[in-house]
Amino acid sequence: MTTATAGRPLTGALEDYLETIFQLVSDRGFARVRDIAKARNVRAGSVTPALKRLAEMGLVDYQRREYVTLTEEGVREARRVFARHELLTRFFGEVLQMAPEAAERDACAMEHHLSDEAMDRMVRFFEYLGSCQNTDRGLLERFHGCSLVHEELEDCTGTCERGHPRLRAAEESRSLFALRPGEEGTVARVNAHGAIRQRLLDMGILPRAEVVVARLAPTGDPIWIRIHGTELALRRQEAEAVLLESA
Amino acid sequence: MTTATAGRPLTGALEDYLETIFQLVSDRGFARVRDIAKARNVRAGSVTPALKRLAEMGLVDYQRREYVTLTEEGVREARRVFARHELLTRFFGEVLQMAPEAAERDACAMEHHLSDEAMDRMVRFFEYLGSCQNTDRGLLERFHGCSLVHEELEDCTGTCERGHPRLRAAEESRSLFALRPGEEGTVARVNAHGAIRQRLLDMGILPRAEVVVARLAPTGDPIWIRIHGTELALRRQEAEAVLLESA
DNA sequence: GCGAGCTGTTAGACAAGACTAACAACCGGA
DNA sequence: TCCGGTTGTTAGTCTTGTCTAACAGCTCGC
Repeated sequence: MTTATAGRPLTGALEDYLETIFQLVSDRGFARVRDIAKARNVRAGSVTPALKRLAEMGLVDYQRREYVTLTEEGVREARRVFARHELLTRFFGEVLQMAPEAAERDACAMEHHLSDEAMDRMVRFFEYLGSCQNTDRGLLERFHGCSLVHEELEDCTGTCERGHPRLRAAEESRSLFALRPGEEGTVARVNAHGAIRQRLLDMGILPRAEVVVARLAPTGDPIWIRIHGTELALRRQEAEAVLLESA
Repeated sequence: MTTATAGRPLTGALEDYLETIFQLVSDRGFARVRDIAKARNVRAGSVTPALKRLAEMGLVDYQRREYVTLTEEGVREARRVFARHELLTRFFGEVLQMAPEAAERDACAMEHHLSDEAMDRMVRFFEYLGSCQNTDRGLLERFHGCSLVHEELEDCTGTCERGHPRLRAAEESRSLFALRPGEEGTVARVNAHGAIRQRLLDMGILPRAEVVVARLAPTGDPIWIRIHGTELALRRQEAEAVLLESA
């Protein structure tokens, strides 16, 4: 997978060091231990041993007390990591509409784990968005403008642009709360925001997940469902937010 | 971020243990050290200390030599990780059309790094795909059928389904190779497959990246470009594969 | 030309997470 | 009942990656 320079493979942390050095060198022309430490938010004492390891692998030229530079191989490797970083940043930012800093942060965390294949496929997605302009120009715009991207929009009626059919309003689809014990359904969307939404997602209530109502409390308030073969209790407020596919 | 059960945060490896136990218990009703070791592809000797750490955090009930079970808190945490796993698997599989095993593998690697926000946004994307059926039903089908998803398709003329306008054929857009020193362009797509494509992507030649031709070898074969402020040499074959936006 | 202060290096500690090898506990069969 | 095989635990080792604290080198100002 990676170019496997010398025995041991490149770890995530070392990839970060490489990337940092690459950035520093291309931004200001040189990389000192201190800058690297600052950029990576580590102490200087942690940088030296990392540089030694990188030097051992032939990825950096490291002479005690001098500016650090990347070898040819090191540049190649850094560029590789950086490409993933960029791709993910763009995905989080442009597709998922996350704020730049959040997109950066997440890209940073995931860049070390994106396989070649996933990268390839993701690029194809961008290529598609760019190429099939006549049909799908506006695909992302529709998604961003209409769909559930904005916290404030309770549901999508009324604000969809470009005259495309509106999202089904909440009342058109049953909520999980309407099911009776034994009945099942498929989650269409989670009509809640903030903490409640996150809690539902964290429980595995995702679009297309299949749920069965197992039993109800007498009052109907805690409602037990089975999802992926395990049982789960939902409060009424939560169950009402889970909208099912109408089929 | 995480529920921060007891002092130390939950690491990626511990999340994996939790998830594994959760799966084992819901699949076959119990989890033994041996099963956990096998599932995680680790030796039994590594499992015990992990269980102790999880027990310390109040996430598992661990009695020496007995079946392992999750505490309520542990189930919550495991479900949370598992939801990310599922979401990513679906994204890689259904959206990016990766093979199930590859989707699983990548989901596994990234699930520990998906922020709440990115998860939320990704779910919105699925909700959108499911909800705006009338307009965008077929969005993914178009992407999958037409676009550059299939290795074999050189470019998309002729095979696009549903009568939507065809992708611009290669000859309609300039390739990077056609530029002269000093000229610049924006990458539209990388018209190559396999190793060459991957190498170009690894160098940061991604859709929408801006490139400037810096200089050419006399023969024109190595061609030096600047991208993100650093210089890069491309072979002719590579440069020809980089198609630019026509604007 | 000499000391103060900024840099960088080193050594020692620590935690996570894995491994191996030795040991302990259990269980079933002869 | 005892003996062998399976399973689990423990102890010791290793690597990665971080920290702190002590130390070394350079440079600039006086």
